[in-house]
Amino acid sequence: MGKKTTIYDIAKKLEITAATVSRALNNSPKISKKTRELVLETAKEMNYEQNKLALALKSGKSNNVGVIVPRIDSNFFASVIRGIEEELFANGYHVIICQTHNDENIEIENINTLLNAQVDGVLMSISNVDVYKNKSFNRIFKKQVPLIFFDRKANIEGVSSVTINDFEAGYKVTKHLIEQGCKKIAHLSGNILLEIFNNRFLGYKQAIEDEGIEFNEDYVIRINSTVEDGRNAVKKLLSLKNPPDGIFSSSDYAALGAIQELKANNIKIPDDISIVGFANEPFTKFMELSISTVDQSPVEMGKIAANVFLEQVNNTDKSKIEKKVVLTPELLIRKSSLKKDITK
Amino acid sequence: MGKKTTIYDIAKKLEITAATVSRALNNSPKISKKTRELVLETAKEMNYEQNKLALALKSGKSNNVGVIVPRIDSNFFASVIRGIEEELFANGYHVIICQTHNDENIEIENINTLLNAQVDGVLMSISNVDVYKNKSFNRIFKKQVPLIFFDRKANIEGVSSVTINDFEAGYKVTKHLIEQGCKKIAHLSGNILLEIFNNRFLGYKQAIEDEGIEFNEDYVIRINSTVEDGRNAVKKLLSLKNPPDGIFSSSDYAALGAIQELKANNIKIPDDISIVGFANEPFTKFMELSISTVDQSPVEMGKIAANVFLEQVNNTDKSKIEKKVVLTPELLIRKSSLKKDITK
DNA sequence: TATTTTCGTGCAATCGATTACATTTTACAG
DNA sequence: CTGTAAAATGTAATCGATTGCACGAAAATA
Repeated sequence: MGKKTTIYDIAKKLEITAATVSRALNNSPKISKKTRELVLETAKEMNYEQNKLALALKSGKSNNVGVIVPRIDSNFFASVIRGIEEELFANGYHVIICQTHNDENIEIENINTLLNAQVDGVLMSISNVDVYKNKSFNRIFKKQVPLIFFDRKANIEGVSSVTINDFEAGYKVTKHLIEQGCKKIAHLSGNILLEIFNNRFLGYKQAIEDEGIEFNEDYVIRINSTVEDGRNAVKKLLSLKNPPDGIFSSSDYAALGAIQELKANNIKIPDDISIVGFANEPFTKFMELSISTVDQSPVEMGKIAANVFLEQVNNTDKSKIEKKVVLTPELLIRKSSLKKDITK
Repeated sequence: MGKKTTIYDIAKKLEITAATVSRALNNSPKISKKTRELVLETAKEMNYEQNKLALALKSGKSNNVGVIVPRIDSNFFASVIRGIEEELFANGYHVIICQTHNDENIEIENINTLLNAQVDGVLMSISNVDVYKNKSFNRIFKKQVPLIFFDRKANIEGVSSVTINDFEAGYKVTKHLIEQGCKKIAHLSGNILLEIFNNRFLGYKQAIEDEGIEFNEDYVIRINSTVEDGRNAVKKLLSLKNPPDGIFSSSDYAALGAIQELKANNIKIPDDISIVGFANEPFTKFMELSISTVDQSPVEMGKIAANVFLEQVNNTDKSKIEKKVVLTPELLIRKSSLKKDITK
């Protein structure tokens, strides 16, 4: 590294003190116009750049914010991060990204590393509902570092979160399928220990019950968000005595797998079986048989999460801010669930 | 923030010096076993955590690496970042992400901010070939911060880069189309000022010339990587007296748009017109009419870029390391370009 | 026992910027 | 021309960890 000029270098050159230089650079009103201008000029000449590390050490603020997500290369999380990054960058913060790969241990490790790096806040989407019970998790609270959950949250008192209304989403999707004439609706669910999946499931259940349809345990299949699991789920469903005529998948990838398997069995979509996915991954729109899905406005979610953080970090009162922002999901009806000849 | 324990706290408690504590914690051989164990024990008791900021200030190393990309919410860049992140995290580095949105000014701003934050290195995919001519860009060199380009590079002496062989990719794709019987091959090109797009174009040109096909300027259309531009390009191509029978798009999104437009015109793919995209975006695989494309192994690219950085940063000699890694692209032949009844 | 090594610690400077408090300089009234 | 308040600048501690040098004590050697 080349040697950088410090305020001391400027001070020496001008035969004044570093303190004066610092004040001049920070527009302190205690400095005479003459000195201020001289300092600013010299600083420019000497290519002075403030060392943020020194500042961070002194102030205890790193201006870095940690973001923890299961993985970055999914459109949803990448978009959320994009929103976060855009909002925070504009406010002088940097975003440090960590991936958990849904591994609880890595998640804990990530938290530790971020805290050691003196981040000013942590924005995260948890991998596992029990993570917050971990001892290390408590370091966040002990250090009083602002913590904000987005999407996959744990329900902790005093912790803000930004989510979508997954219950409503599940309800809407199911209602839509019923309106399309489906009477036997299956649900591909995720890890029910995570609120998001549980709420989607509860919304689904509520909707069918509201419509007087009996809940059938066999129609609910727990899967991971993969194409493979979607295919397997359909295999199971088709082997039932009474297979479903509609599928609500809580994952676009699984919905895709489901569609592949249905086609392989010559089942017509949406006529024989209608299907709706979740997350509005780009491919759902582009397919020939476009997939109905739920949009979670991830970029907006990221921006809001960022703003909740900013609010909290700028809050000088002792008062604790707890915000639970719930976004409204948007059902995108596409070919996979829209029957043309429906006569209502 | 809660108050953190420092080495001074430990020192006071044990009635020794901070220096000794520091040495004990760092396993200095100069410290007696007794003291070392006592310190380590007490540190654990008092929940001591090293303040990385102080360390960074002292050592001049932040252990942060900046990554600059046009945008994060594209599968390619997200995957590269994933690779970078995984590799660097394992080596104690954090990744700070910046997006340029292909805006040169933002790019310059990003560089400045990262340098101010004292990053130990910058890994970037440039938005514009001329960026490096900017004055601010020189700060990187002045500070002697390791710089590594990936994918979209500028050709600067002494700067390492990790790219794929875009020429070869263009050549392979075009050759493949010719083998499928195409004789009039169009090319949807990107910003030719960027090496990657220029090289793909050159590969394309070389291939058709090697096969004795005459180069036709009308078949080359400059576009942005959007579905919209893909559609418009096809409109233009179809309006030619002699429309093409094959299309090599340097973007998957444009290829998608092209396909949509072709279908709207009842043109059969791949029989009437074969088409190949670029980047292996997830949707290309999932579509009913899967799109042939070129895989750039982005995760690997990220990992390699990270390793080149590590090599450079750990290089204590004065010797300058300049590495130009070129990965081999993989042509993925799918339905959009594979004619079934081909009789070679 | 005297002398030399070796070992373990302490002292104090350093990284770069900020800031409460002290001191000096300036300005202005009397 | 002097006294005093106001303005401008200096002094020095602080943030937390590292490290070259020095010093004292114990161990090894003569």
